Amino acid sequence: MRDLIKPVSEVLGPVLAKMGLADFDLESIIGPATDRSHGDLAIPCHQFSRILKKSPVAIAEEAAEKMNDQLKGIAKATSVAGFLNITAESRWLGDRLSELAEHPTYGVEKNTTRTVVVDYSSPNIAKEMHVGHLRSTVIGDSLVRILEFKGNTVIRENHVGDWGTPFGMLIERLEDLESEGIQPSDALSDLGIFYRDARSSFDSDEKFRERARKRVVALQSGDEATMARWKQLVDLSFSYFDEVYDMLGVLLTKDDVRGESYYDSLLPSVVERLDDSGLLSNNLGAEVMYPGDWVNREGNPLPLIIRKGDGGYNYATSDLACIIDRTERLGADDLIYVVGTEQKQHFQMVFAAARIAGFLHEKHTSTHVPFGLVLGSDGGKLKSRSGGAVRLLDLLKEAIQRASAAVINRNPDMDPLEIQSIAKSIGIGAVKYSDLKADRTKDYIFDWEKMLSFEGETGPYLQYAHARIRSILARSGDEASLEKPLNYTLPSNEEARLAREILAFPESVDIAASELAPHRICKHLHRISQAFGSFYEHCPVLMVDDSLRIERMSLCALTGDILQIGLELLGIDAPSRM
RNA sequence: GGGCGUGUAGCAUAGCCUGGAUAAUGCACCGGCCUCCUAAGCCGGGGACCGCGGGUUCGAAUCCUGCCGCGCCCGCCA
Repeated sequence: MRDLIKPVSEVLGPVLAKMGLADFDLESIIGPATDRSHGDLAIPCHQFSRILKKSPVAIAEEAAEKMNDQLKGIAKATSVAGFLNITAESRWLGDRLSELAEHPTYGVEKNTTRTVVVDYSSPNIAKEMHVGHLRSTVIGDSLVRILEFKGNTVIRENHVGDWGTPFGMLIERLEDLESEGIQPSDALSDLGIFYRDARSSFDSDEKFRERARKRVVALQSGDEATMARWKQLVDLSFSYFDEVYDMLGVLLTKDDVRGESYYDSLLPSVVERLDDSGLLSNNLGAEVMYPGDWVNREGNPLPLIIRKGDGGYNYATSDLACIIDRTERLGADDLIYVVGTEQKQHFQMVFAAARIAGFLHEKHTSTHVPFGLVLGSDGGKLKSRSGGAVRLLDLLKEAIQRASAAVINRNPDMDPLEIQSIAKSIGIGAVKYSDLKADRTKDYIFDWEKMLSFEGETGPYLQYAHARIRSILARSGDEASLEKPLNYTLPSNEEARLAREILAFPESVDIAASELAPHRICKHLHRISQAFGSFYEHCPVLMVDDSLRIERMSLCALTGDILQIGLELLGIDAPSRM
């Protein structure tokens, strides 16, 4: 209810001044009421007690009394237990609602117009996508949508692992399979098995290991046959990734891919620039930087290794090249990395190094957006190579299949194609919502039942609220009449509650954008859906007369639109039927 | 050992940055509601020393501090 703060403080300021309480920062003393039943805003008066030598109760009472005349048409002031409570009038709420309905983005201002690069998803070539990629992909995609909606120019970057020493063994494995008569497309049909077998040959077979080493050298030097093999690995992996992305419904495309291999050629120049600035020092033959006060286990300064003793490079160098590329080539202002918590210190060091080296200037921001682990039901980390890991593709398929069963159960006569489409929206929505709804820094336990249950605080609950709204509007037969703006009178508690939740939507988007926290939108959409659920049960829409019917239809349309937009910001579909 | 994060009803979480009232939500549990716009829903109920101890404050889940539990990081790996 932030819109109420301004008109209230205009009245509150002079009233407090008259009472002998000048020079208060009104913004900081007015807050939302803890309990909605007390009002929309609250000003605790206990802090004034000492100054005025009066009880908080008396102060709150006096202020409420003095404010009420001037607040007429806006809100009503009351006092309880030393709290000055402000409750918006329905008329004021209705006017704000009209404004919001007319606003092109429902009150969300496009007022942060920076160029933002969001680095997310980042699967590895020739390696299975697993639940860890789910989190980065889903969270990153939502952040892209939110930041874009706020007016930023957002560039998506999928930093895939398509380079480095593992490719020696992967290419050799591909060679071996082909000599056994197995086509590359079949060899890579199950990436989990392919990677595992390559790994085990590498670990157990000395000759294979030697071939892999030579192959890495050939790859680095651009050997034609090797590059062709590499390209096969990359292309076949991408077609697999695309299948996953398509099923997930994320914005990422092939154009967003910029792998390790792209930065590889830029690495020497990174070293050169650091060296020219005199930032490199030699540590046991390696070129290193000391970007901060980090120490290792022995208490010695922790170096950021720029070039290894053998002349090779580490991730840190590649990440620096990446920063240069994004700020200088793409013109990025803000760099966002949606990468697991375990890499926190790595990013801190890289960012610090980039600042020192002048790759990041004053105007740039660089933010690591960490997320917690996905745990198994035993509380242990869910690993991709441990054999029992859940393939992302299987997970998504099962989600859709379960949703499909539920849709058929409810709509036995529905067209199969529509069932399929709705089941996809619901199943994927359920998975995404469960990943987004909590503070992303926390770990969560992967639970099929919870993820796919369609009850409670879930994606389907929000989708259901939206579908009911569309259903009402479709039945009304006069959706066109909704075009004209009208006055909202909000006669019932349920309508006023719904109005309040709708009006608070822009604020939750703003918070989500500034905190890079999609769960703030999840929580708010759930509140809106709850308010709508209550409205739906208590306020008949189509069977009331004239003006009330129009008002309620309009309220439905507004709620539906906001749920749709909100879900879109999370990357979740909003089907019209369920 | 050092650094970072986390701890809130039986379970899963929100709130913590920016301190205010009976700590919010979902699952599970108990009791109501489908001749009426989709019951994937709605209404009501029980259930919490907000990890523990100090401190600051008129007031602490929230800020400071010390412990304890759990996790992650501290590679010439990626």
